[in-house]
Amino acid sequence: MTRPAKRITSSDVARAAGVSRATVSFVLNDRPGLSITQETRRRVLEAAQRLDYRPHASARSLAAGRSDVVLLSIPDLPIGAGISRFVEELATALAAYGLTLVTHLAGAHGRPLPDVCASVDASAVIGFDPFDHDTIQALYRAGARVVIPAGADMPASTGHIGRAQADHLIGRGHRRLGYAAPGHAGFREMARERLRGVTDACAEAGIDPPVVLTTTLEIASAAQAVSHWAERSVTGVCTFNDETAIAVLAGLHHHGLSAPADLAVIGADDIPTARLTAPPLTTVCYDLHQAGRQRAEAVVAGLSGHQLDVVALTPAVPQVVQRSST
Amino acid sequence: MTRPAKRITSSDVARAAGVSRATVSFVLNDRPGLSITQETRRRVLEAAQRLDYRPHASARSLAAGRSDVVLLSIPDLPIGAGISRFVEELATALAAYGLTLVTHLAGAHGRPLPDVCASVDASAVIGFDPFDHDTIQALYRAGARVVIPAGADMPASTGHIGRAQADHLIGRGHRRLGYAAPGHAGFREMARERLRGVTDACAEAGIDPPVVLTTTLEIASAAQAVSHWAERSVTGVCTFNDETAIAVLAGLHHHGLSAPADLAVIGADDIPTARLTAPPLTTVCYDLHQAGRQRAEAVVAGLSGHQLDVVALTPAVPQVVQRSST
DNA sequence: GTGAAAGCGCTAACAC
DNA sequence: GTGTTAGCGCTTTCAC
Repeated sequence: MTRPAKRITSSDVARAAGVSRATVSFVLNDRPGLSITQETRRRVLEAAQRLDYRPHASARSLAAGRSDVVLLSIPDLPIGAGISRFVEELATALAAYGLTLVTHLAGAHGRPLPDVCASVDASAVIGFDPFDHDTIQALYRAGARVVIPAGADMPASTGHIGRAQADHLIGRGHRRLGYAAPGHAGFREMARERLRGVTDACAEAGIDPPVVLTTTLEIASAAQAVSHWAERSVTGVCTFNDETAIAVLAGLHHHGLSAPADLAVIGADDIPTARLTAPPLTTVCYDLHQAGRQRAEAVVAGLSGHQLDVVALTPAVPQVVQRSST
Repeated sequence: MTRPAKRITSSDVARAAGVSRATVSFVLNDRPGLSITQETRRRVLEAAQRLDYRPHASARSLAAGRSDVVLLSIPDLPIGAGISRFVEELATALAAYGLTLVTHLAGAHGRPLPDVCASVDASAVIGFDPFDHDTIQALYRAGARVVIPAGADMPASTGHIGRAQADHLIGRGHRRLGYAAPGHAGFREMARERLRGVTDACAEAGIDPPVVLTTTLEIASAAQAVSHWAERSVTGVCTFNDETAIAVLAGLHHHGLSAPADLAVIGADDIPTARLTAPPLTTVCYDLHQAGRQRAEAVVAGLSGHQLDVVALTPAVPQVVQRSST
């Protein structure tokens, strides 16, 4: 379970290959502009391989002035497959540039992101959630060179989701909407963004802003919200995410009511169990695949000095998955 | 989005506090055995605070010979509440020792764990899943000082879960059980372990082994499984996890049947939406909280040289949460 | 009690 | 083309 340290250094490789440490560094980093004999290169590579040499990451980044670590911040989300796809795409795209992705799963009591950033000496930090201004500043101070908060291309945390939800409901004739905000504090920021989308859509459609109610993942809480909406003659509700939608559905059942007849409900994220509810949940999904790839490129561009505006990222359009709850 | 680098070094702090860099290092690291004037200490702390000084992680670990980064490997799982709790507990417990946790979300095409370990210069690697022998060796070679694969204390990936499920059903009089295996390939290993638990329990109770059927998260798939079980006169089924259980519940509804009257179903993991199904899902939960804490201590012990056998970890007992589906 | 100095393993000018 | 050398920012032994 534990093992004594005994590192193989670049000197070992240099010695084994009969060259200097600088040469080893050059061939291993594929330094452009330098021409190294095929023979020398081969010898170095062979020696490194044989010795199972791994450059010491800390020494490397200390000397180079930047690490090849990219940190992804994931809020305390239950989104399964969607996030996985994103992470996977991001990780592979970054790997192609020699960058390594690690993630920080935010918890209620976890240490602050900037601390983590500093501890791993990350050169870039990507947010699955939008960062507030202070966090961004703190990240830069913590040593990050590039910080990419969830942006316009990442519908998961923007108003696009809410917009799509509201537009769907409005398109089906609903004039009085409700919004089910999550009880979990970690979602606050993301929920604000999503809610903003539905509020905007309502304004544009010329109807009242949504009746916002907080709903925890418990039947009692959801049932109460359902009553409230009924009193305010709300006919359709957008929920923060699918889990919240499932709670609302349960709240409906609790009153002997059901969707969409008594209340239309539309979720967000298209989690795997969304299609298993009664009735199957209408929701909105989005392609995180592309967002992952774009972020990787933005990071690389930012790291190499080519300023790349986050606004340049192509927004991905969320799609409504029409099932039977609306 | 990008920012020029301008680090504050320990020299800056030393200058500001009117002491030497060594002194700064001593007070900031609370070096035991050294007695430093209260006044000096205060001045250093104040200066560090005022300058928002952050020790450079890479330089620190290069000099100290070890980083304070701990890497957690998470297989391609839906990141549910269970894992979050574990991660959170682990992260806070480690933080108390000055260690920082980052996680590696394994994807089908992600880079190998040892590479990531080397890139972040992690001193310890913890697995949410069991590591195979080669991986463990590779991790040590990649610079890890402590490697802790998922063990007996971590019920999430052991037979304890399945055992608890089966015992519950058997205890309620069921003599013919079914098992709903997950469709997702990433769960294969974990599912095998869990299934083993129910098989063992059946053997001990002297009843037939469970009728194992694979169920994807789609109504059609689950409905088909339900028919099969009915044909084989199965009266109770243990599912790989709660999501699969939800699918089975949906399959039941599809046939106009319901739990527990027509088929008792018990899930696993106690995800948030488990209490929102109709009927609320009986499931088994386990305390990952404790597992997190234990791992943190094992890491610290390992790092400080006190060999601590992984077998010494106290197994956590999974608990059945009785709701109405059984 | 505090400071001076020697590296940790690597990269990147610069000289050969 | 390849080797020499000077740090990167920090810890830590050893004098003061």
